[in-house]
Amino acid sequence: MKYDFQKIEKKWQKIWAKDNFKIWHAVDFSQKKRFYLLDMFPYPSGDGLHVGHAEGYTATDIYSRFLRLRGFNVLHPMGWDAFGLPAENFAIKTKTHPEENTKKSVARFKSQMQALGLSYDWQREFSTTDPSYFKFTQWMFLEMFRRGLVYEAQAPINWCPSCKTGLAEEDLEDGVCERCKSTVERRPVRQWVIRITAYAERLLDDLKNLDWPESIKQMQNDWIGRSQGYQFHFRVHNIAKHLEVFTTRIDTIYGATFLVLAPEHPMVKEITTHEYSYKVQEYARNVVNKSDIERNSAVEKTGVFTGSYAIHPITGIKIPIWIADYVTPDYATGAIMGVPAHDQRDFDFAKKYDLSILEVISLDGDTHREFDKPLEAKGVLVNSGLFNGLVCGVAQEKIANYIGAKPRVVYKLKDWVFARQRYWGEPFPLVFCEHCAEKIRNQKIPARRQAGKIKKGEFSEGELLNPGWIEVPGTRLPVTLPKVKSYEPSGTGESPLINVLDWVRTNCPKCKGPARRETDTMPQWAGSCWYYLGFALGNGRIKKKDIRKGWDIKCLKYWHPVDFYVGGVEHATRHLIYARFWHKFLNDLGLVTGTEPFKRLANQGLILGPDGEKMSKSRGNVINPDDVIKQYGADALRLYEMFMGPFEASKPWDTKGIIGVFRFLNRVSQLVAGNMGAHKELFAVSTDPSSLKVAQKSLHQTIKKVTDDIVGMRFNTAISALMQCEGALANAALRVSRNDFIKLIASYLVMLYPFSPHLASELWGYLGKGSIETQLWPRHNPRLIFEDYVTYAIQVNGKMRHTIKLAKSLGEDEVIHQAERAEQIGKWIKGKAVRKKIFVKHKIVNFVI
RNA sequence: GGGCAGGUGGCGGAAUGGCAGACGCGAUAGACUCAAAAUCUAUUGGCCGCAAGGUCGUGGGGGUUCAACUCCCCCCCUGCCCACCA
Repeated sequence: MKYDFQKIEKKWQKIWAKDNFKIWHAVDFSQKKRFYLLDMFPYPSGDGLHVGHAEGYTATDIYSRFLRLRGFNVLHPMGWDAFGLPAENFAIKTKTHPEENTKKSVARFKSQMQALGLSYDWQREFSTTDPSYFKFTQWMFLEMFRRGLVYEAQAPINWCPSCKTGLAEEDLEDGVCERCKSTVERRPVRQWVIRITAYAERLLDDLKNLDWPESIKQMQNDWIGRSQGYQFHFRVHNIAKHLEVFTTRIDTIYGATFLVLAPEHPMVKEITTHEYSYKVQEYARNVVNKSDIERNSAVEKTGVFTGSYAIHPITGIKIPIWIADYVTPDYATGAIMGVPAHDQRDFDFAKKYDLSILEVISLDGDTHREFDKPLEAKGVLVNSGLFNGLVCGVAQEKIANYIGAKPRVVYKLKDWVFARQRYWGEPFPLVFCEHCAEKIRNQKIPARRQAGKIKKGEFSEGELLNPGWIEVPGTRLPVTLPKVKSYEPSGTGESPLINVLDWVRTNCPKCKGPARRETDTMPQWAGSCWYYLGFALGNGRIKKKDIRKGWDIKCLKYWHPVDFYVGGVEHATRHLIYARFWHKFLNDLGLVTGTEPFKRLANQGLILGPDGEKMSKSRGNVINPDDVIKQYGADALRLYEMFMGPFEASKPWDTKGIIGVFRFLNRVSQLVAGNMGAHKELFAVSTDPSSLKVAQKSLHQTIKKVTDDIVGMRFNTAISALMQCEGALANAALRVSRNDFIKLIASYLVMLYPFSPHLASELWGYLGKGSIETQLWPRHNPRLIFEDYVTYAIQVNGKMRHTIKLAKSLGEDEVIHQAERAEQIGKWIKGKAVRKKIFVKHKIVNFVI
């Protein structure tokens, strides 16, 4: 009996595809228990699906099919995160519209997914580039805008002087332009920024209750980076100005022997004395032009003196004010007090520029005259006047009170630069109106606190905050992209849209006067912030013209939350923070249920090339799933990817390894098709009750193991159990009656079905009853697994010397007695004093001599 | 520099205090075959031994325990993420 996987897989894929894959459609408001199982949707690249995609998608497919057999109403959707740079760059190269190549890539991805037998609810498929979808993205942006969560800022971007364009971080390769290899400069460009930091505290706090891998939670925790400290100021000598600094170690204040400002600090100019101004300006210009990568990889700290001094708030001593690139402008106040005795960075800086170093904290209360590295800031205060002898923690509060420092919490998380100077993204629903800008500036209209309905002539909080920028009303969404002739960047750092004059020129929705559209577009992250809600709504609702009518809160409530979310770890600190923020914002507006979108999260490990290196075209170690399917079939590919190792571990592809699971599928096929098909007369020639018992025991042990393993995402050991069980069933095949064999095989095939659905469906046909999808997942019967006998390991001094099989019912004394009597043990303990006998029920006896 | 995850046969891995190496690949031998492939059967951590059996063995060193791949301390190595965050 040949295992004709090509024929079988084609056949079942065709059957499943009926009525737009109706068999996998989730049902809104069904009485069944609901389960929302989501894959991170892909960016449909021109290269097609790779084996890494297949890994995650197979795992969730197994889980989905498993849950359906357990009676759940499963929502398992798929869609496309299709805005993005690769499509735009490809469009520039081929002079075609990005929409065209996106469509092609989507079609390819979809057919590859279907060739893998993935059971998605295709009825809910959409792309983030669909105007019907992104009108909601624009609407949500507007909601943020009108609540003052969006502001304009000059943010530095990476600028390629040769391509004359701004580049995203993703376009950089080690600080160099990916396309022309020229060194990237920093340039300040006007950008839209979302005040995500307003949610920092909640993003941090709510992390605790999520069923996510600890490592991801840790990454987010560090990314948000909460620091608690104090803020206070130093007066500047001879100038009526003061400088705010932030520190988490105010107890080291006596050790502050200099101040350092970021070169970008707004007060640098006023503070710098005439004598030093040339050097300071030159230095600052130099630093600002450096890219982040250059600045961060600087081996040695550099800086220059401003010529000014600050007055120490307690001692009144004059300390020099420097600027240096190791202080970052956008964290806390952008100015620090240098405590070189207790901080590595300040120490390095002080050593280099010969600044004084004063020890102020000491473990033992003594002071150490010489030290060649900073001292640990632990213990009691020394050289600290009034506060000498106090323990650090106590001193912090006292000093803060003494100088009137305010407690402050600072986050590393930065506001979200939410704009790209590119074509292929969601247009902003904003226009700029000079007339309205004037009006706002002149009338000094106070900002509205409430974001309620805005009356004619009034402005929203966002409009007041960003004078001249006027919202495109929700009823006029979506703002769609115009067709353009060239996708080349403008050359002035703006999006290609700036050249499409009939699109840019428009009328102000407020005053009807002339206005121009925003020509930046949203970053790729925008569309993925709420797509899980899009799937929950379904296309019927999304496609409604009226946004409010499409936004069915009851339906969102039914499908909330995503019970299980599976995808790559690379999204730990971007997509997964943005989406959490977005959900919290929608929740604040009462538009969604719950404060967290994703209840449980798992990350698949990377699949490496056969050489153990990351797969890449340049290395030539890429495995193409299409080739594997052609040679071994989708069922074998699925099974192999799950069998390779733990789901979350990265593991190398072994070209030969797939043969093992391929052979296994052949054996299963042979077992069922061979026995049920050709040789019916062979059954029950000589039935043997003990064979049935052995087979049942193996089957039920396997049911228990496979069930537990799927829930715990341990697919590799589940498959191993299925392999062993196949052997047991094959042994029993001709020693049990036809009826008993059918019963055994039926349960077995149901278990195989989530892993290798095509073959399991096909073989189900031999049993002659209905479709496998309508079966219930088997339950193990504990009585069939129960063993009367158990094998004890007998140890002497912890070393295994012998095993004996004994009745499970035997008590401790009897087991020990039997163990002592055994010949192989006798020779070890004879004539020795047995000091202790350890007995572990059903496991082990250990004699300590 | 910091954080996290790891280190077990020739290879992927299993076992999370109780018989280390399940399952699979590969290898060796045999069966089938004119032959090969495929398939099937047996063996397969190292060393000693004809065997029974013994002995060593989970990156290295120490510790806890009757018992450690598993728990604790120190060190080494690999991968990933973050990186001058005051």
